[in-house]
Amino acid sequence: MRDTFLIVDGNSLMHRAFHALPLMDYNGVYTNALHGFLGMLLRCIKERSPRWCAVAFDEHAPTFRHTEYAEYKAGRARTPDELRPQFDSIKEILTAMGLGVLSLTGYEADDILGTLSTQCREKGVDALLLTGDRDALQLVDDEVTLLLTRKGISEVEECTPARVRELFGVTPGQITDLKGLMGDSSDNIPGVPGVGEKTAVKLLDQYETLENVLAHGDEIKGKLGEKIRDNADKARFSKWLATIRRDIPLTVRYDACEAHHLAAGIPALKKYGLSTIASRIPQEQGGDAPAEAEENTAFGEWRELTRESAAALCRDNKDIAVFAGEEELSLCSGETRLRASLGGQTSLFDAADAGGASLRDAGPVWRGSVITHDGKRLLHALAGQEQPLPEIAFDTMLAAYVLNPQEKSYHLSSFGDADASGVWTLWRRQQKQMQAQGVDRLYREIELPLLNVLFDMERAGFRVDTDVLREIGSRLSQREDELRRSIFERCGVGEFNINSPKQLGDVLFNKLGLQAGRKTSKGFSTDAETLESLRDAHPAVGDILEYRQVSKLHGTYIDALIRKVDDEGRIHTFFDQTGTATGRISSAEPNLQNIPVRTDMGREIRRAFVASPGHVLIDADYSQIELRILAHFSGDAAMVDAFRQGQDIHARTAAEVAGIGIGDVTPQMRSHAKAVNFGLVYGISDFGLARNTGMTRKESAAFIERYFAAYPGVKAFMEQKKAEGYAQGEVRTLFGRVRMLPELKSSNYNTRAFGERAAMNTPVQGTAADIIKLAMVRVHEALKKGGYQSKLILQVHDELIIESPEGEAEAAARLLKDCMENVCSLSVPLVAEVKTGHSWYETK
DNA sequence: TCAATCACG
DNA sequence: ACGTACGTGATTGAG
Repeated sequence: MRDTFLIVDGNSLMHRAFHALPLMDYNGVYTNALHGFLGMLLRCIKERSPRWCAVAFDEHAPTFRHTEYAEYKAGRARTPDELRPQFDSIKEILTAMGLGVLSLTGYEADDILGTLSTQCREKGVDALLLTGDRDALQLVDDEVTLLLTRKGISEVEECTPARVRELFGVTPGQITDLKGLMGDSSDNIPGVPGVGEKTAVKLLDQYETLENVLAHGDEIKGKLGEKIRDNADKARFSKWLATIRRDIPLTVRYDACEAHHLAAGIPALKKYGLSTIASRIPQEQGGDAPAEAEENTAFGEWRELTRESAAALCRDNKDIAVFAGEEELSLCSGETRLRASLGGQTSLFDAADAGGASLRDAGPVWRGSVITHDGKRLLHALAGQEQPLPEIAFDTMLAAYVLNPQEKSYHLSSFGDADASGVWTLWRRQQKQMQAQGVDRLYREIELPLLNVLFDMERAGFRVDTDVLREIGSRLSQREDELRRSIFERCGVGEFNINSPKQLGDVLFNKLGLQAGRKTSKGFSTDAETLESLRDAHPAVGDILEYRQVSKLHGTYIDALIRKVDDEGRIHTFFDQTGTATGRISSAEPNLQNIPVRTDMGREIRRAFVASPGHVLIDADYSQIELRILAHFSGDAAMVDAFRQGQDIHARTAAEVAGIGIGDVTPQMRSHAKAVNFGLVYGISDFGLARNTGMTRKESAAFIERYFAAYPGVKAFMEQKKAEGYAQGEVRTLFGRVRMLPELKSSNYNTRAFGERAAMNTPVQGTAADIIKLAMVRVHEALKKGGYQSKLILQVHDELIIESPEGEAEAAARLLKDCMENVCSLSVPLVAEVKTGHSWYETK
């Protein structure tokens, strides 16, 4: 077998990584490009196992010479200040890893790719090029393969000569001729004016090369021939610009590029806070691997997945990893790996009929349990078939989430190979990691069982009466028209797009001369808060506010929702179990966790969310769960007392702060106290409180001071969480869910202040999330055990909804309340308020 | 693709 | 002196 040399365009990938990832820093040093680049590089090395690897960088000539070439280069954007230092870091890390770092004064990275891949060919070595720059496609041939990044850097596409032909309609060798004719605006290459892709391909089809086209210029008729003859020099120059050099004076020491001692770079990685990356380097390489090195499975060759091979695998092994990728299905247990192409079928089950493999072939697996990555998705793919569903014994996506709830993506490809052996490897590693992190119980007792609960909820869906939606929709449309007319009339400056903050701001603040408030990056803010303050300044403002509200309801909750209703009249949301930093679940497509309730008009929409005929909805929500958790954590005597006595917590707070009896609290005082209670959980500031209550900043500051005097335990809790965040770099919930707080290491005040607020908020919000998740697992289990037909159908952070046959609704309601209130024992009671009705509107 | 806005807890 | 609540998702306009 021939050896492979992986040659990477460092400039291209660093730029792409930098723009694809949000700015991250470690001790004030930016590392986002390092993260992205190294993640991609390691994945590539792992998948392709090259013997050598080198990374090429641009190195511009120090003196500026005014040449056409330099002029063309000047058209390119400068390197951002946050990125430039990362180039030094990456070279240091790569060198430490024993990989080649190549640059040559006066040449660019792609010239190095071109030259080195040509040298490889002469030595009988396969070259594998990794870049984000499509220009490199011209280098592709049978011995030079190109991996082109897509979607930022998250995916790579393997480009063969056939693929190039598909993309451009010409051979790789003709790409420079193509560019010579048609130019390339993104690279400042002019080409021949008036010649586009179609024409250029046709010409090359006939004449093969640019030179030949020019030589036969007078055969070409009409305007086109004239253009070509007139611009022959421009065309030659364009081709030259587009051509990557393959003959620069480059000497590469192969022994300084060997990709087998990556672990030597681990200290350098840690220096930049890249321990996640470091943990992905297989440590057993090299002689002096540390003691904690993990034994990685040595996988065998892939074999064909058939009904027989799958059955044998399952007969002989207990633990089976399974992964259904976009194009293939794979199984893995120990060293054995089976895979089959899905033959381009959308349904995994139809694939067999088309000659590909299918999940049917893995049938024996479903009798047992499987190890998955995103098992909920797999269950959906299998659901509705005659076969029983497998039990999910371990899910690597959920394990990754409890290990770090802030990964950018939980796609399998972010963690290694995107097949069943990648799942296997992850599984082996995560078991130990979760124990070491103390999150294994959270995973085992909450997240993993919850996967099945959420699966059932997604399948069940929520019945929606589209007639009701349509009725509300037509009323909203009508009102929208009225308001639009009225706004144009009252503004008297002609028609404009009310939905465009830019146009609206122009009308209000320039044309009508209203007093502008806050500014956004683009112009004047036109948000509801600003407009509210201008309500009396102009008669159109009130209409605009109402228009905003009406069009929001219409656009977001009527049309969009109707489109999501299935044949059975039900809406199926997707619950994202790995979406939030705090442990909450989120809901999407559609989001059923933000259906309106705060305004009368919006609340009407809940009339459309109904129970099936013969059923009712049971809605239970936790009363003040976050404040109760705060009381529990802080142990504050007054707050604990308030909850134990079942008092109105906001009224009690107002009384404590004012030093009066709870009976003497005015609604205004209670409302301010309520705002502080909320604000507290978020990590309060006098400014934020003032903005939310209409108090002055001074009043707010005084209020907060009195608040902390009344609840000293709460103050101490907040201080403790901040200190803990700084000391440990993380905070945890009651159930041990962890959130890392790298923001606290920032030198930027705002970033750090944000980290502090997260340190105070996450234990509270996250514990509430843990509690309701555990309650969901218990409710689900209790309903099943009791033989109920009632089903959980929705969770909205502190609220659970069950759809229940009328006959068992009372019992189900009791069960729901009991499960929620007794899910764990805090120093204050947990209280769930239950209501029943035929629509969601009625349960409020 | 990003920013502004606004719906929810 | 500094800029401000925590956590989400969908829609829209504009580059």
